[in-house]
Amino acid sequence: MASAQAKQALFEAIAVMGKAFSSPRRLELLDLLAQAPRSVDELARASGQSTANASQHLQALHAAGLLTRTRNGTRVLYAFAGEDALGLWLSLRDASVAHLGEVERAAREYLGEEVETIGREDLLERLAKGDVVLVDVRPEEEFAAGHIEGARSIPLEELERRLSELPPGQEVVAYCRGPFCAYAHEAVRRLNEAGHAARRLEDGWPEWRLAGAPAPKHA
Amino acid sequence: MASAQAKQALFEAIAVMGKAFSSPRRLELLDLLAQAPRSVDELARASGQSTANASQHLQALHAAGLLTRTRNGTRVLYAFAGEDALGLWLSLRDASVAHLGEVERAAREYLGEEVETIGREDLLERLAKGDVVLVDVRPEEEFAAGHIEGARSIPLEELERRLSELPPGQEVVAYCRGPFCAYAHEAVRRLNEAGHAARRLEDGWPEWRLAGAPAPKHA
DNA sequence: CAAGCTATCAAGTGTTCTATTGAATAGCGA
DNA sequence: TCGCTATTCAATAGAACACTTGATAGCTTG
Repeated sequence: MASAQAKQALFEAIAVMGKAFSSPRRLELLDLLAQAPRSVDELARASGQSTANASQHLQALHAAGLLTRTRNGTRVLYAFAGEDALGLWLSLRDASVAHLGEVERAAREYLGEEVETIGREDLLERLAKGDVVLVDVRPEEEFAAGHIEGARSIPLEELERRLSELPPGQEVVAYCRGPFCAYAHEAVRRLNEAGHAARRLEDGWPEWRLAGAPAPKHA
Repeated sequence: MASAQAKQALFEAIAVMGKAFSSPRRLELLDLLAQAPRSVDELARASGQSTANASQHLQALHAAGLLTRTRNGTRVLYAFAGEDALGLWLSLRDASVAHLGEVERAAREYLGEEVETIGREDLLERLAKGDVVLVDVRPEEEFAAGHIEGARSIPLEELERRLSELPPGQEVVAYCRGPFCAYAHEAVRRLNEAGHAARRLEDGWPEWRLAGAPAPKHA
């Protein structure tokens, strides 16, 4: 068959995208980019790798069609290439949780003690009723790049200092980058210590956005 | 941070699944398994690789949680581990088409001249009206493992011999493994040569099944 | 229980991938 | 234009991977 070769070429082409997901370093970059577009060295710093290395990985992700690349003056911004690309990353991540015990184990190890959660639907209801405060505990730039409607930004670092901003009687819901981000876990633990009733949203901003970014109906 | 290490472990665990998609050989195996469960050496033969090699890849896919493994007497059957795993493969494939020109180019090269297509919705309507014949041109075992309701099985190899089974006046719709499977393309070309009006369904059985395997309403 | 088939294992080899280093380039502002 | 910063390129060493070959283990059948 002459076509055996052509078929092989086809699978090789598809595997280019597969390879993009095969390195932990690249996945970490994707995870950060799911929040907001960023420059090479922000990404390098946030993921704890050298700039040159991050640059190489980002180029690989770009070549695989997962990221767009735009020059902004002296820096280069990378961003997810579309909702389908973002969705693919989230699906891969979710599937790995569902099928690989090791992922769950590693997640527990990283996230520490589990805290109470609240689902998307429930949160929307409670927001509509107005009896919870929704707090985005990610760094401020990520909040600025997009957030759940009705949330207020209190980065985890500033949480203790700004506890007084939270009405004492009300329950607090914290959210962050996603189910594997430690910020919301930590925020809830600290809020509990400070005597607040608190839960974390079971996933984060990218999942919310991809679900169509539902907004609470105002009463 | 002590947790930097834990975070790294988490991404490494997720990357196990990513790595599964990083080899063209493995993707070819997945593509075959999307049709029906199979034994190691059927897969090896169908994908043109040695049994030992196929076995290794299948074990890797199994370790990544994408496949289940069941022993059946002297042979071992591998199958997709669930709808989410299958869906992930299809999403990856589709995303690669959407974002990588090279995939489209390779597909055209492999599939040959494009033929007229019909979408899922349109096909359902036509089936309900009863004015098309739907033909599954995959090998018979794959038809047996699952097919679109209302289709009849005529493997591509037998098409010429069995042309008389097709009512002369009616349009024929052929489908096969998916958008990148050459069978339906080839079938339509041959049917056209034989004087039949024919189109191919724009995707194949796995996509149909994953879409909930809609069935035509009988009049 | 021996023969035969299927699948896996183990070891070896050539290739590809990853991270590092240091140098080169591109844009910006003085 | 010069110097500064951000990014990329190029070369390299080490690790991981893919495919081959030959041996081994599990089941079935005679």
